[in-house]
Amino acid sequence: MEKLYIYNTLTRTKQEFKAINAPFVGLYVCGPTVYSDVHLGNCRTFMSFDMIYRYLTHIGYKVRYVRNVTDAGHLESDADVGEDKISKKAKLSQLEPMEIVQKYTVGFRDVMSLFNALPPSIEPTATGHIIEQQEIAKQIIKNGLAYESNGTVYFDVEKFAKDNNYTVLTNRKLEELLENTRELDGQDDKRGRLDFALWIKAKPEHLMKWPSPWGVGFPGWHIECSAMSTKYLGEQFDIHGGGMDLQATHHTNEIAQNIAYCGKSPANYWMHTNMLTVNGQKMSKSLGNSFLPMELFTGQHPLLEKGYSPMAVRFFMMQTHYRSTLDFSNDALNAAEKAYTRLMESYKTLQNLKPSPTSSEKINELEKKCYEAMNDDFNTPVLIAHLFEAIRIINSTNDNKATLTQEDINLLKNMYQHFVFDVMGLKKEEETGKANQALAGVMELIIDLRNKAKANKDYATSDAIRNKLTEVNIQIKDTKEGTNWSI
RNA sequence: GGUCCUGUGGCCGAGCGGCUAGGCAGAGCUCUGCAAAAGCUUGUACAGCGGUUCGAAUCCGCUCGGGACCUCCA
Repeated sequence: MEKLYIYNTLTRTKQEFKAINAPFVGLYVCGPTVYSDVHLGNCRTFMSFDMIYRYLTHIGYKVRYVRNVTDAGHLESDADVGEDKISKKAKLSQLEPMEIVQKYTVGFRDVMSLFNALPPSIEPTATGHIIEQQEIAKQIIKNGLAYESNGTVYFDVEKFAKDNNYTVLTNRKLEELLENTRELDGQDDKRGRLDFALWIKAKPEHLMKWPSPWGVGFPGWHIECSAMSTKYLGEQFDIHGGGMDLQATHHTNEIAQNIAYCGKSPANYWMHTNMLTVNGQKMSKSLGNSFLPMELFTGQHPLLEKGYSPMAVRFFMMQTHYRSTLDFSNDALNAAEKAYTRLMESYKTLQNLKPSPTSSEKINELEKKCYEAMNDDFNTPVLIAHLFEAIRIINSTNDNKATLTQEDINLLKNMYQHFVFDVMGLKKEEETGKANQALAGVMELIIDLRNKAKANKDYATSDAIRNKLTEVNIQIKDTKEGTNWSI
């Protein structure tokens, strides 16, 4: 297996990836909180990890990919005040909390499927692991690093920080954190201002609540990931991922919980994906600048000129490295859409390429470069640059300006299969179905009639056919090899 | 205020000490009854000022922009 380098947030360097128990790899990614529609920024993170999952699998690892669904316990504020997001939405919509959860979980899966993201190996829910979360909280209390106060269980950050590096992920100083954390009302139960809740006492009106050794309540947000990653991947696993906005609080607390629970830091490699921005600002629900995937597909959004296909959007995201911010704009999306189309057109050309006895191009070197790009912290933009070199070669060969042996043609086909389809998860957006087959037959007939008119130099008829087709958004292209059409 | 990231050609976006990134747009050419499309070729760049170095977009310092986190967020 080739050497793969991964940027590790724990060390802030690129490190060679070494699996704990190769060829098996444990990968945990923080999934969505299902209280409303996922927006495009959320999707970016999951598409990045989908690509990472696909590449690890492609190079031979057996990956167990766990991505949770947060369906309880996520409060409006990390300071452990305010309402549970899902309960709040349920009250507003006059629905059961689990109806909200179901609706947005299904919506999330549908969207990810449109983006051709593979389903994770396990998608555990927070509500399905209440017992496990309580067990971890109990053990942390037993280990002296959490305390119960008036029905709520808090993690004692300052005590933990005496013997452990609480801020490994952010490299911040604890004193500075203490100075900069706001004092909030209703927090009298806490001993330290950085302490966070493992279990929260439920008010009578709270909808989602469970019995516990500390009374009726619900789990804190951070502890669900500790519980589920430990349950399915063990106390120590290979990669933990999530968006960069989770790094400072959620992941920091998760590591602290795991160490307090079993003395072990959960993951060897922490990977963080960067944000999708709109006009330079982070796309987020609270800023009100988020795009829903469906708005993007249909073009039904004030900032959009038109709709874009899921694959064009996926390509758009793959053109940027996962650790860079990606700015969202019509121009950028348009550019990506055209590039994606060219990539797919070239694949068609590749299928009909005529082999030569010798090759003028070095395809195996190009393939090697593609692997080098991916092994360098999953550098998909560089991979794409190499693929466009392949496109140039394919088109030149088709124009008889370059030659390829059958072996090289096969190698190119493999490269497409491996990098474009398997790793980046792009696919051809083919029109299938009876109606489209019928249309193809009709178009064949029309083109045949028009070509007869052209052969008779009856350009009036041929142009009339072309103009009429253009009116119904069918475009005619006359090429050397014959006439093509596209919608 | 603190911590950290970032500033690349008209636009998007790689590179992070010496070698063409790539895409889109623009220009030229090829194909063609015309058109469109497509293909090929191609120009323009590293925020500013200092420093280190034989050599800097790439390292260091300062200045000026932009952003993230410290409050819910992928």
